[in-house]
Amino acid sequence: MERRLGSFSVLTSKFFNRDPRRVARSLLGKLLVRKTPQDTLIGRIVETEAYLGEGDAAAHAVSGKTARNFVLFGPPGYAYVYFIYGSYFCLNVSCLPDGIPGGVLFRALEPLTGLEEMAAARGIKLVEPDGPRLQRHESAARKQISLLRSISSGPGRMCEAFGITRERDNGKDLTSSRSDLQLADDGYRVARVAVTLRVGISKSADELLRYAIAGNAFVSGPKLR
DNA sequence: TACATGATGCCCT
DNA sequence: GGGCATCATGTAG
Repeated sequence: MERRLGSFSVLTSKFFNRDPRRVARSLLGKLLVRKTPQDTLIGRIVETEAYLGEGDAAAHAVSGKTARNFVLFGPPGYAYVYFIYGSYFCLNVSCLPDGIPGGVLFRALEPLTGLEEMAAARGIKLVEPDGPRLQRHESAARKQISLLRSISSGPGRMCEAFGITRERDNGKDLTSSRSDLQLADDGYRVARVAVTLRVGISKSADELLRYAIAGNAFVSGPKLR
């Protein structure tokens, strides 16, 4: 089940020093990498949302810098992690130059490596971790795909799978080769991008700022075309 | 499959 | 004290 990946390069700060809309779209197909003592967890980014500064009422940055959101106002390429609904964390990356707020929310990943550790972090028991017999059992294969999808399809779910918390990761430089949480490019090309309304917001809800890899099974929520 | 609902804790007014 | 960039679970169709 685990896939072998070719070499990849860590995204630079320059990549994030742009409008969040362009960063959100460009991040599709890139990799989120977490180094743990046991393993390296890798997921492909399949769904993102852009959050702007002034004028975006849904953005945490809208009413100015606070103790919670200060990372969004800092230099590009840093992790903004916040706690939501009493239970979940959400991961963003800061965009635009130091002093100008903006960011991209990561909404879903396609898990590639470290499946066992990610599933365990989510309290999910995979049917056949290595799956050599999967092809012979249709129902087991379907169940496995459904379980894999539930690992990191959603902003709260993917943070739980990657062990991302505010205490551990907020303010971390995601562009540093020394970081245990990085964003990387392995050369993967996205065929088609779907642009839709953002999920779960009530203000500025009519903006098309959600980006997803069209047809990808690991995108959160109802299926897109 | 689709939708409604409750849980839960922190931030900011 | 209100509201929240969510999720799991339940019920109905």
